[in-house]
Amino acid sequence: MVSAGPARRPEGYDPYAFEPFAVTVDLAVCTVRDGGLHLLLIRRGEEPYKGEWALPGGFVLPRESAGQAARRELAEETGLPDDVVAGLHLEQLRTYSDPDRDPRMRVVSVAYTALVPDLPEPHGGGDAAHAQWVPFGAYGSLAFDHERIVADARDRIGAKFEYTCLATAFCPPEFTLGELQQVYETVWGTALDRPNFRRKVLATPGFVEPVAGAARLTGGRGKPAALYRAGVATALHPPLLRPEGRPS
Amino acid sequence: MVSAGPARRPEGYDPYAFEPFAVTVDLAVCTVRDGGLHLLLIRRGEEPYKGEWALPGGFVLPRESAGQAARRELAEETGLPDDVVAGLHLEQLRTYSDPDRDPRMRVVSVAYTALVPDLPEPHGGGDAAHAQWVPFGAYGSLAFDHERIVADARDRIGAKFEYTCLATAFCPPEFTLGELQQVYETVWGTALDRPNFRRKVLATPGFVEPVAGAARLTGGRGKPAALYRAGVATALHPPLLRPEGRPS
DNA sequence: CTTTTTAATAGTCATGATGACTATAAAGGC
DNA sequence: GCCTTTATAGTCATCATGACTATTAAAAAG
Repeated sequence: MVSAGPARRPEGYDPYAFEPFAVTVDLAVCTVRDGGLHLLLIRRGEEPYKGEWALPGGFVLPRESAGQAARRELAEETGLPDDVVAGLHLEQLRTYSDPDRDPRMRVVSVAYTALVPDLPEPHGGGDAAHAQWVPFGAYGSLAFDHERIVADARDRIGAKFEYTCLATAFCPPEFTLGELQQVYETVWGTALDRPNFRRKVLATPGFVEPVAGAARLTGGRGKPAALYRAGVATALHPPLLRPEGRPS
Repeated sequence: MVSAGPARRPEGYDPYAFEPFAVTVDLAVCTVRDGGLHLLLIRRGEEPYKGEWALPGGFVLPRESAGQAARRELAEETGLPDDVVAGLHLEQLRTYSDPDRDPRMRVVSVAYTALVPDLPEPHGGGDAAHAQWVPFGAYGSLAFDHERIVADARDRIGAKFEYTCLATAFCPPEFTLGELQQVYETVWGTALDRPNFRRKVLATPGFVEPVAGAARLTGGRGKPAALYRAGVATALHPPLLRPEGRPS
């Protein structure tokens, strides 16, 4: 048995009795651009890892929750208006707490994933004007344990696509089934049969709803595709399983 | 846009520049006893919530990760030998960070779920000799936000049962298919068709493997059931979906 | 203005998994 | 032996799916 140690439950929780922990949030913000999955990254301006790519994020303030901090940081880094940020899908991913993940001090970080449609190039509202979209894999390495976070985010998103309607979060308000399929193919990295994909999506009540009479040319030529909006459903039953086995 | 505040990125991360955060782990340890889902709880010995039920847990020490802290606390609270605890399924659930979740100070807690087979009544090794199994719902309310944590744990376990082989973690080393089915029924709260359940489990390679020649009387009478061990598979494809819709 | 190209949409068909059953086998109690 | 109980074997219709082929509607090429 591990020794509990005399100081395990301090008298009255004296806040300064221990080496303090800092609590931060890290954001894995993903989008689909030009048929590829992209990640919102910043260039670090200070040591350690100065000049390297890192996930946006920052400290949780004394009077906010981690989720509030994540949404605030997202607004700051992307420069989007608050009401847009308020509507985005933000999901707590996991907490990373290795004692040595930050060489300066003990930092515990709560990671969040956000799925956004293809947005204009971000303009940081304040200190983070350097956030930009980078294609998955187009960065060499990331600062801290951020590569691990990104890998976890990717796995989670891929898995959630199987049994939720989350994919519409990557799409603009009105989209074609081809665009929705491309989102799936981009996230999963596999090709899907188009008629079968249509059948599945349309057979799931509330996944998408048609926009009456609307259509749009997809690639400039070919038959115009009907437009759809995200429906009210959130779950997919039965799930839409990836072709081969499990996560990559 | 939210104001960043002048102190958002402190000079050189001075560890004492802010009101410090405490980081704890909370454990939702579940088992199946007498056909019902049980939870490992302790009676709080101090204010706040003195005398009420709470999840076991404790502080993350300066040189350990949250996962290490969870395993250490689990060993301390259950009194199980370290090697047994090392083999148990422990999964990070979610982090709870509401600023007011603990009235004394800012405490961010990383919650873990553990699934254990029906163990002997726990004997706390040290300070927590009061941990005991309580049937789900048989406690009135729980301290802090622990009811929320338990609800999340239950949802997560139910969902994971659909697409993983996790249910065997609730079973002893050798078990009958009837016992495995009862685990599913207990966790999901629904009855399953016995022949169909058998078919599905046996048709999934690596879910269970037969123990050659072994059999056991299940309820005292009736035909003895064959014994199985947990197999090497971890995922279920296609998944074993709950009868009606989604989580409760 | 016809033909070609491209992409969306509509079907078909066989297979596999599933839900709802019925039937048989092996144990104990009487 | 007969009844009860529980495990196990098997049937059958339905539904979802993967792998296709066919048709339609547009733009671009000629």
